[in-house]
Amino acid sequence: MTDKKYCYEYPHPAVTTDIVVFTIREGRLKLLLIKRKISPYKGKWALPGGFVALHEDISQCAARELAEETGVSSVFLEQLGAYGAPKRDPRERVITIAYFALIPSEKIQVQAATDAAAADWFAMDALPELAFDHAEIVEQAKTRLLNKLGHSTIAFQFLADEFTLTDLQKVFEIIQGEEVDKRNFRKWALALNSIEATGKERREGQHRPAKLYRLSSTVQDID
Amino acid sequence: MTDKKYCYEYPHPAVTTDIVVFTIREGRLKLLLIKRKISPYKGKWALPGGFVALHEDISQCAARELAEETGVSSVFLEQLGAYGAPKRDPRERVITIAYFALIPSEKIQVQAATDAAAADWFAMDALPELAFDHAEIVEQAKTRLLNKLGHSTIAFQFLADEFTLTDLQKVFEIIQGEEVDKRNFRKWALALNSIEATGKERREGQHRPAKLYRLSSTVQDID
DNA sequence: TCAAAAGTGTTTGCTATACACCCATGA
DNA sequence: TCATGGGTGTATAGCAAACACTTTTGA
Repeated sequence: MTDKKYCYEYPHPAVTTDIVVFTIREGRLKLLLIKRKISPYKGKWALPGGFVALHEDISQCAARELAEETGVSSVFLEQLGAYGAPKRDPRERVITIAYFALIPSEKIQVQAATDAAAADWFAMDALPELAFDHAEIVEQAKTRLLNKLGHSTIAFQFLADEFTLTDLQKVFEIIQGEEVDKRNFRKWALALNSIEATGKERREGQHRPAKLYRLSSTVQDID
Repeated sequence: MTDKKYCYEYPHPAVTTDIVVFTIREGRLKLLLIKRKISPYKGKWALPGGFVALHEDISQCAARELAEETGVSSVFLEQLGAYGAPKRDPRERVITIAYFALIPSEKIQVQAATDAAAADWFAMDALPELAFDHAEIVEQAKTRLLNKLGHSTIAFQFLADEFTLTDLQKVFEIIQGEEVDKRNFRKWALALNSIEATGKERREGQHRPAKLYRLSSTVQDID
């Protein structure tokens, strides 16, 4: 073991960030996981994350880790909370600040990161066993996502800059796990005053083309 | 300076908890503050809190600090979030996990704590200048309180075990800063299915006695 | 002309709001 | 008997949910 050169008068815990990264792929809500290459939990799947550097803000740390793992930046990133049970990491006291991130399906060539084979997307209803207390963190992230879905504009974070109303509806249906009425949904979405038609259309397949929408510039999220 | 005997291979930040303690006194929403006796911000008012001990959970730490400062335990305590800007404490890197606590007006002989003169209650609309980034933390706690007020049962946390509907209504009016309609409020409160009449009454003053209510046993909060 | 998804209104029930008077008590 | 806060109901408007057919396109 190398020498321990960072010394303090009182004991200090280690601090990490872990990021719950959601996206929608293949019509399912998916979670990004990393295969651990070292002990503890070697070989198990875990949330991407890492130690907070002394000079960086914790949200910067989360953004940096996310960029390193997925290659994407400037995505939706929100703090979920701090997890600090004394024995959650068997090595030493580690407190983690969990974040949750939403990224659009298309933005991700992902796994691009440093080590390819070690990262993968898992459907939320088919998660492997997770390291540490990550299952609990993921559970709370899922709850938060569901709660915010109908009361904010986070659903748009899963979509490209331009999208159809059907695209948006599918995001809701996938996350909520149930179908919604097309007419009511469209009324609701337009009544939000958060999206506007671009004037363009998307043609695909032998049917009527769909109008494209974008987020209005003046959209802000709610706590 | 004493010798620094806790050493690590990589730099570790210090971790504290800070608690935003709200109560209602004198018909106003009040916040508990502690006068700092040491640098930095010596003499300034700050949130109660302290360093996380290595063996305790962070929520235990918050509960412990709260008990030390106010003498109360088993009160509503919820995590608010982590604050970790690199320079928020000029001494060293300190990441704080903020909590918010609600305590009933009567429960507090407070200031009972270790050092009496150094703690005091301040009305939320007349706060002194605060140390560190505590003003920001308080602001977000206030927002959270307002948001949860109508969608959960936290308002009850400000009341004694037995209370009248007028007591409850006053809590809402004080926090929201505006009067509400008595009939609508009572309909709403009873429709919650969270409170039940005790059968007892409170007599005070020359008017009809008020029915006393208590929280039903099966009440749970919403995220 | 057919298949496939886009697009569009009305009815109904529920929830939120506005609003004013009688009741029980102690002095 | 009077002053004080406790307690109660109804009418209206806005929002959420149920529900089915026409339109446009490409093959």
